[in-house]
Amino acid sequence: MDYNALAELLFPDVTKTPDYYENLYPQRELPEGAKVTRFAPSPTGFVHFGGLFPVLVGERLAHQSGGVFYLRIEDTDSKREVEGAEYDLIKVFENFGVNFDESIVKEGKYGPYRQSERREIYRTYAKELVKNGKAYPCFCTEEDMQALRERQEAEKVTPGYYGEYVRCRELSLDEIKEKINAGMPYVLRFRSEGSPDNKIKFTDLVKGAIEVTENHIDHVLLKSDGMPTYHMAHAVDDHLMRTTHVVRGEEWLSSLPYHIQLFAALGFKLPKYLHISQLMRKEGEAKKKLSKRDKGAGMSYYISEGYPAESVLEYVMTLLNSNFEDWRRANPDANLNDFPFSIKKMSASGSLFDLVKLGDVSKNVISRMTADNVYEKLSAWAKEFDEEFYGVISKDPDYTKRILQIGRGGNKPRKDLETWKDAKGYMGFFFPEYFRFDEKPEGFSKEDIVPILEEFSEQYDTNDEQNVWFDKVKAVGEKHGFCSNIKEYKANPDAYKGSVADVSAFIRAAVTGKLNSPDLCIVMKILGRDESLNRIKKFKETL
RNA sequence: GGCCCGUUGGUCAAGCGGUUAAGACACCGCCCUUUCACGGCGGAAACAUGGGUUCGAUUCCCGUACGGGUCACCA
Repeated sequence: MDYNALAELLFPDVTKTPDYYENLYPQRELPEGAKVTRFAPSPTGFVHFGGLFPVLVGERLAHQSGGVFYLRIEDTDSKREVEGAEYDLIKVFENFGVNFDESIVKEGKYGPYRQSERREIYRTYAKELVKNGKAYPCFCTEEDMQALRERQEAEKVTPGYYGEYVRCRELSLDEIKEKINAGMPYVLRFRSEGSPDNKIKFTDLVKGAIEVTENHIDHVLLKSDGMPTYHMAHAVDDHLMRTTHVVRGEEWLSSLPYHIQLFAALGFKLPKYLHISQLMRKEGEAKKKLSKRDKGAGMSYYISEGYPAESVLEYVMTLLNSNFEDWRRANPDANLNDFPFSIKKMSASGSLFDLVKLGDVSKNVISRMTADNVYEKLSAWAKEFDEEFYGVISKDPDYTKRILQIGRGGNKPRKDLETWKDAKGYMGFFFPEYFRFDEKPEGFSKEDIVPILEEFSEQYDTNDEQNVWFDKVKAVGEKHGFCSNIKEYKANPDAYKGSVADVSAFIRAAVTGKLNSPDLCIVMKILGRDESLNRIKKFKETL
């Protein structure tokens, strides 16, 4: 067989050679040890939460080493493509603070970054494979393949195009010419010389040493529309874009033998691989892959629920690197990017998604923010997802910030907010739009409550510091038969009408409309004398 | 089914031949406390299983079970 003639027959349009591209995309000039990684999603219109794993790993690996992290759109399958999905994708990741050094919106020197625009490149390398006798056209139809599969199933052998089941491998040049002239569609297959009896050892940076069976199947390289399959595109792109570390889901582990073969056939140096586990969810006793329909499977869920991007990132980091939480405890205020991310600390087994844990992480993240920062993020969220609330909190930003300042800073910050969505319930009572008397102290009569509120109102002074304020509350209570010492009260409850806790509850219910709230003295200072006393006055009328 | 990967408390996990088998979340109790939110102290809770190897296995090897992945002209 004259492979050169075959190559010309198959690819008359391809005039460039691999050398051309090798020169066009030279080795990247980067410092020693710098890693080049990429995120390579197919734009199907749904940004999966699980996608954050490889993204974060790739981003950290690259940027921590002074390397490059780029985005490549894998849109070789026009059937699955969703209009505009690629921009949504970039927007979502941008939202989470993930920035690509090179992408379809920020072209670098190694583009195009959309596979559909790299067709000529793949075909150039495909032609080269044909020239070297490592690829051949296959005219088997879908029906042929279906029949083959059924036959193999009946014979209980490994399904696939290989060995005795191969029909087009040894077609002569004339036969091929004839079929092509007849307009028969064909795919380009890889001529595998592997054997299922051979084992190859391989080291994955996450999974460690693994032993895999050599690939013996003649997989498809180029589809009948002339576009490459994932495997072909992976080899060509990651080589030409000079990727040093391929971070991808473990579902690719099984096609690794084929990739190893393909890289060798193309004369490419194999990159390092990190195959990371899938994120699971619990279903009964079983672990299941987090699927599209699951709560929290889509990235947009976290955005609309109001989880700060930092929270989600930190949570994912706790799953990715087992020592992250220790580091965070030791460096509470450090930037996430200062964490020394290590491949060695990555777990080889899959983890279960835990929304409760995310909540805890998020509470901590928010508690560490400044009031200004919280205001900024909260209002940005509200503007998009709760316009009414946005209107309320943005009317007087300083007022809102004073509320958000409560319990912030210091060693033991309050942790009231898990998501921005929680904010309305937490601080709504500060605003006339949401204030309502919806909880009242139980077990006390109007006659018990009213005199206390009246006397408290008379003595109230906005300038009182907390201890002075509270002493007054105690004094008022004492006067009306409420014990000011909780321990004493508990020891002898029948001697009193109640305790200072009850007295506080009266005031709290009047001022906030609720039985739980942050420090009342501060709340009243923020509300102001007039509003506070006015609420107390109105409260009495509701009793 | 073939091939591959995985398996430490409910969850995330440390461990890398000899440990009272860390820690975090969640849970339970106590303390602090005007409520809440914090914070402190304590508790319950684990090496899937059977064989080896070894003076000694959670750790190394093999089998089994369970879970996951993959076997497309999808990525």
